[in-house]
Amino acid sequence: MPDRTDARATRYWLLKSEPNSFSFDDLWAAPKRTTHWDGVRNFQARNFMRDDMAVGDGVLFYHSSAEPVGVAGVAEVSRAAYPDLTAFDASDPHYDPKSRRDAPTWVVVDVRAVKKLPHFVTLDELRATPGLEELQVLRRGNRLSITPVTAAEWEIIRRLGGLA
DNA sequence: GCCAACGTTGGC
DNA sequence: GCCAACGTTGGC
Repeated sequence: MPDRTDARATRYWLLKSEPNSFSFDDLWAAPKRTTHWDGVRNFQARNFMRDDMAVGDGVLFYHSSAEPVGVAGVAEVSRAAYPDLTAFDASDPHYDPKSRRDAPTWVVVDVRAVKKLPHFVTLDELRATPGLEELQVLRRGNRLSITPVTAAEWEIIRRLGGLA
């Protein structure tokens, strides 16, 4: 019989955001340093949020389509998946008429900023660092906005960023 | 601005 | 169920 009180191991994630739209500093400045990670419209990313993300999971906040590109800060999942209300709003750019209130297609998690990296870790640095060869964001053609990170990768990137 | 990569859509 | 067309992503 599974022990439902057993806390599962913390997982780690890399979340992409275009800083022109929403940067790590924006998250830091938000109320409670927290935001709803809304607007995700990719099923694989949705499944990670819905099925795999739990409160306390570590998040690397990655700036894409920016100068520079790379990891800006560390955050954490502060609330597990719940419906993405932007999907119901016809005036929202992420409106999805196929998502119904009684059967939401899309979900969000809450993400809270924990620490800005003393040293911004650029994409070039990630590429040049042993141990990060399998990091999904380094893969050619990778477009997934939410990808899992191993505990080992998490530690390496934190250290690159100047955290103990 | 370019373009490769990839997910989604829709005709058949 | 196939697959070409299309739209989007994202590094450069």
